[in-house]
Parts: sequence; C-alpha cells; structure tokens
Amino acid sequence: MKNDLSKYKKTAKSVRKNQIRINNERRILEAAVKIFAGYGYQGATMRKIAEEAGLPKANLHYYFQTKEQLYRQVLDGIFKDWLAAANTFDECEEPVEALRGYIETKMDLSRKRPLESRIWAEEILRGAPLIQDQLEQTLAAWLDTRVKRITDWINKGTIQAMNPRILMYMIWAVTQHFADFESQIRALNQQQNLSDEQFADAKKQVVQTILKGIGALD
Amino acid sequence: MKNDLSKYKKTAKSVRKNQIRINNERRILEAAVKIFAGYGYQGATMRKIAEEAGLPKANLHYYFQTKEQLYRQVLDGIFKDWLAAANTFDECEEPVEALRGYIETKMDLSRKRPLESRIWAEEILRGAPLIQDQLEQTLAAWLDTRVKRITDWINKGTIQAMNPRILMYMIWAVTQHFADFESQIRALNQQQNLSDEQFADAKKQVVQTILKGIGALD
DNA sequence: ATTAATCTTGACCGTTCGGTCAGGTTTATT
DNA sequence: AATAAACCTGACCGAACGGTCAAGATTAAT
Repeated sequence: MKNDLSKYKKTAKSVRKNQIRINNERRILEAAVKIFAGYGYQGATMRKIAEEAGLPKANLHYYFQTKEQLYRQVLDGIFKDWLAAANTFDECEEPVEALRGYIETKMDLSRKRPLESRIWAEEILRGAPLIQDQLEQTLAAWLDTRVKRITDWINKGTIQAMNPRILMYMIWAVTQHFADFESQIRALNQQQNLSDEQFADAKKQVVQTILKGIGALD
Repeated sequence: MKNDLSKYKKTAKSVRKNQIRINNERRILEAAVKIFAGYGYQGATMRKIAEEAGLPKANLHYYFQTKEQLYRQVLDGIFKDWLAAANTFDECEEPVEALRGYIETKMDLSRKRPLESRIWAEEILRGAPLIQDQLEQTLAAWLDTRVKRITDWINKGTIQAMNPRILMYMIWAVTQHFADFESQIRALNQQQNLSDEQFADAKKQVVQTILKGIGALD
C-alpha cells in the first residue's frame, strides 16, 4: 500500500501532507483538467497528462494509482465548484435578485473555468457512469430545496406558474452552453472568442430573457 | 483502390449502388451512431461497432476505409438533419410562429434522435476538429440569414431589441440540453426519463419562456 | 550519523487498438 | 458457362495504451 495515508497521522509535523506531495498532486490535477477537457476521458492518456505536468508517467501512478482515480478527483473538484456557485441562489429573498445572481454566477463560471464545465458535460454525455450517485443524491437534494423556494414564489404570485425544474434546466443549459460550445460560438464569431464586452452583453441578455420569460420582470 | 466508386458509372444498372452495399452501409452507420454516441469518438472501437452491426470487423473496413471516415459520414448525416430542421424557421412570416415552430422542431429532434445530438455535442466539446470548416462556412452562412430576419423583426418593432445571435445560442442550448444532458435529467427525475407528458410540458414551457423573454408575447 | 520513509524513474508487460491482406465466396455481366 | 467484379473474413501486424516494478535518490525522524 504505497499510498496509505494513515502514516501521516503519526507525527505532528505530518498531520498535513508533505509539501512535495501537495505540490505534485496539484500540478498533476491541473494538467489532468487540461488534458481531460481537451481529449475526453478515453482520449486523454497518462502520457499526455504527464507531459503537461512535466513529470514522468510512472510518477503519476505514484500519486494516483489509476487513471480512473485521477479522473474521479478531477470530477470531485468540479462538483464542489458547481455546488459553491449554487449557493448564490440562497442569498436573496426575492426571485429577481436570487435568479439574477445565480445566472450571473453560472455565466461567470463558464467564462472563467470552461475546461471544468466541458469535463462535466462529457461525463453527463456518456451517461454519467462515475457520478450517477452524486447526481441522484447530492444534486437531487440540492435541486429539491431550490424547487421549493421557486414554488413558494409562485404561490405568492411573485412569478408566474411554471415547472421550476424546467426553469433550472434552462438556466443550466444556457449558461453552460457558453463554455461547452465555445468552439462553435467562436466559429460563428469570425473565429474569435467572445470579447469581454460581447460576453458581458450576452450575460445581460440571458438574464433579461429568462427573468422576463418567467414573468419576473415587466 | 477497393472502394473506388467510379466503376459504378460504367453501366446503367450500376448507376445506383448495389443493394448489398446500400444495406450494409446503412447497418454500419446505424451501429456507428449508437456506439459513437455511447462511448465518444475515442471510446468507440471498430470492434464494438462491428458487433453492434453483426458483421466482422474487417467488413467495416471494406465499406469505410478508416474509423475517421466512418465518423465523418455519421457527422455529415447529423449536419443535414440539423439544417433540415432549421428550415422550419423560414416557413413563417411572423416571429412568434417562426420561432415557435423552430423551437418545437428542435425539441422534437432532441426527443426523437438524442444520439445524434450527443455525437454533435461531443464533437463541439472537443473543439470541432473535423467540422470546423462546416461550422465556419455552412453554419455561419445559415446563421447570418436568420440573424437578418430577426433584425428585420426588431426594426419593425415586432420584438424587442436584442442580439439575435445570442437568442439563437439560447435556443440551441436549451433544446439540445434535453438530449445531451438526458442522463442528468433522468437522475433528477426519480431515475426515470421524462414521460411523453412531461416532455410535452417542458416543450411548452421552453417555447413560452423564450418567446415571452424576447417580448414577442405579452 | 544512521535508519526509515518517501519520492523518482527507465524499462518493461499484457492487452487492445486501428488497420491490412490473402484467399475464398457470392453476385453480376456477357 | 465463363469471366469479372464485388463482397467476405480469419489471421495477423505494429503502435499505443494503462499499469507495474525494482532499484536508486532524496528527505525526514531518531
């Protein structure tokens, strides 16, 4: 058991992981995100990730026993970001503010971390073989509580009647599209990625269309 | 050159491809769609496709020289469906009818042919290495003419001012989401795919939200 | 200073991949 | 009936894959 971590609990100095381990795990994970996003799980190879990280391939297997285990850790990191962004939803009382904040946060995430969004998308595309449990447990529970909030707004008459789940699907679809389909958008924009200005306009229009579409704006 | 097709022009009877060739190419292409959609380009293997088609692997290479060539033909078929569905857009004068028809057609396509949508999505996700030309030429031209139509509507005051491209991205994102993220939606719907009824409701809500969101409905 | 734990790495392994090919079979043409 | 064209396929190939391992180098603990 080369990677048995129990040994780290023995001394005060090694309660925290060794600095070498911390650094190398981070380097490998960063490289893995790039390669998995660029080639997909099957297309990514340990050799490519090792090259990107600047380490010998065997060294990757010292820190992460298998390719699947490395991939799982990448997915875990993405899922945490996903849920963290989602908390924006809870910070406001009123539907307009809560939804606007959530949509904008998701748009910013697509802009700043498109690679992670693409890895997530590919995993779902393949039928979510490794994260089905997380979807059915954690994400389903997260969604349920937000559905209840939206239902309350509907009952109060603040927004019009609708299926709150479909609303959330629409928000996810539109916001993540700017990360997942970036190459298509680029091809349709004179081979240029959206400029900061273009993206800001898109963000505004997305917020406007959805909020107005559900009757939260006049 | 085993697959040189010029020979077919020699006699009247073989102006059309042989029935054997027609049948086998169709079988292989249908199997390829399933396998490429289920595993991605890299994850799909010629052996899996051959098994799905019920043919020996070497036989696939008789009809399609390489895996990439087979994949290209699959993509071509998808692109044609894409553009065909898009023609709905042109059949109506008024924005409400044209957009409603287009959104509904795209939703129906996601429902009836989710595999094709997923193959397309994965190709874009990977940076569209094989279809970049088609995106920059055919799709860009298609989009330009539709943008002009929407711009006309805006100038006439039928719908509110906006960026027509972003509107199209939103429509693509939302409609294709129901195919591409089907496994996520299933996990959030008690492990059940959307029923016909649920899907019909979703379609209605998507149309309603977008049309109202751009000020085409009151 | 010594020992133990951790880290590093080139070389190697079995498996699977896309693709080839020779030679046989079936179908079409005359 | 004879010939040619098209089709079929088991066996095979080199390359690349994920993963292993032994032995050396470095770092930490005593």
